[in-house]
Amino acid sequence: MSETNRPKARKPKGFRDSFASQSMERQEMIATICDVYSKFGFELLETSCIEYVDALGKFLPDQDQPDAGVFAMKDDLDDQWLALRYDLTAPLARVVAEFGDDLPTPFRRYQHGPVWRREIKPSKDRFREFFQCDFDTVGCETMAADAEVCLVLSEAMRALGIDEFVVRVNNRKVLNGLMASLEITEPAVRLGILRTLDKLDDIRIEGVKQQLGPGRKDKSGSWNEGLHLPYSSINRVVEFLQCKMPTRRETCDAFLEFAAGSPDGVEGVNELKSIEQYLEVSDIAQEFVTFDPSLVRGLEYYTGPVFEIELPFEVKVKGKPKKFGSVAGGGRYDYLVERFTGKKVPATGASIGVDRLLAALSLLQKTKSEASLGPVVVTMMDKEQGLEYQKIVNELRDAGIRSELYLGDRKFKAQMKYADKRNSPVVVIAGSNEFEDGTVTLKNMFLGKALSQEVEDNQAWRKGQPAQSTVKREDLVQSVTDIINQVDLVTQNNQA
RNA sequence: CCUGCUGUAGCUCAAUUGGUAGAGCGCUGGAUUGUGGAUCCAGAGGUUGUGGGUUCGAGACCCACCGGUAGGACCA
Repeated sequence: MSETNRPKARKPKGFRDSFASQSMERQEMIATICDVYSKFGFELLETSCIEYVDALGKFLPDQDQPDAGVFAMKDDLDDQWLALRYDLTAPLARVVAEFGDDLPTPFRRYQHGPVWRREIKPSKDRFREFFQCDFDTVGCETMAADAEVCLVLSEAMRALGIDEFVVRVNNRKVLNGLMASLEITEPAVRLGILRTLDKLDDIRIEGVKQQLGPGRKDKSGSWNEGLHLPYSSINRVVEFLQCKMPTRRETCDAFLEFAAGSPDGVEGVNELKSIEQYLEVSDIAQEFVTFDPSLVRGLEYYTGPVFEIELPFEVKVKGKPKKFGSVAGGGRYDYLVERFTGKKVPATGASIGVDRLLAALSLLQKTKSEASLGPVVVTMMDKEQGLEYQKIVNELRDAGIRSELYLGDRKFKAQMKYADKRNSPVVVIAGSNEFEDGTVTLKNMFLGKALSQEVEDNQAWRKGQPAQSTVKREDLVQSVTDIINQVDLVTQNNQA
């Protein structure tokens, strides 16, 4: 291949490679979350990554652009458009529609895995492939299920060691009630108002007023044209946002004034009240679950209660404090399955964004050990004796010790560097001396590192080699085990 | 997609008003025929994002494109 034709080693924007420690961290987080889901009775489901575009729903792609927002391709087999799933809820709806007769009702499942969105502008915390942990109850009307969503989310946070979080809850019907009381029917305007509510946290009440009225300049200085609502309507929206009270009950009462004229709105408030009753018997403190008028959630398919977990602590982004924000979202969607079957199948659930949470944990410094302990490395001093080294590794592995033979082609010094890079606890050294005496030399890499801090004279530490010992060949396994146990103790103490 | 900032070695960054492209870290080798982490020495590594322009001369100035980044739109 000519030089100019060589492919460039690079990965597509918005995608990531995860090496050992990061991957393990994610796996552990997923396991912790899924344990909670399982404890609440949800069962594991795995579905295919690729779905028919029409099954995924009309929410992202449309007729003219089947690949808008999703990674789509046309299948040669049947000339149909396929796409990578963009969440785990739409595939669930398909599964329920396809296999519903054989499934228990209600159907309670959890699912974790990557989802894909063709973001226009991928960035540091906005990926085109990311991981979600979903749980849903399909086929239930009762608000007990929606209250349960709050319980599950709270418990998942606690299981992860996070005790500063808020599950925000609102109800789409309450928002509909607000729209009715404003006598706004035009979908574009309704959408504009909802978007503006959602931005409350960012743009504050002043920004909301401007956005609903003439418009506003954002932080970057660009002009955002406003909705030009009449003054009375703006006032009403502002009053609605002020419904947020110290307790959930009070918030419900405040909502009621805005919903009074609208059957939909009243129903929404009653649903929230019902959720509140379940929360009360479950001893969920006001600070952990709040009813919040400014919560909207984007997805079109939500029809009732909507949820979001917010991490309220501030992080410094380039010196500026900023709320960490949302790490999970969900809600009730009563029509997703109906799209397939024509039968109304109400469902509710939520999804935790694993990657956002990982980022949060690393900011809270709650992530586990940076680098995990590597394998024991058996160095190859003398290549003629290659089979003897293999026997050593075999013994270690038979004893259940994670170990490997150095398989590179470099000098001894480089082998030590390799072991260091692998974060190896013990290096096994054997050359002509050891083979003649029937011994092996073991080096405690962690002790060696600690001792090296104090040594100043190069000659001294090279000759001394304090962190290593020569033991009888028969004692290999026992001695290696002893050193690993020591290292384990030390690293645990350092972490604590 | 809009706006601003930015692009120099693998990484972090230097380079007076336009005047010979440098350092630290990392990497490789050596001092030490068998020892990672201390110290010293040496080496490799660049068409300064790409293309055009101004100039005797451009890493620097101008234009276009491409990439990164911050904010916004959109999305969650």
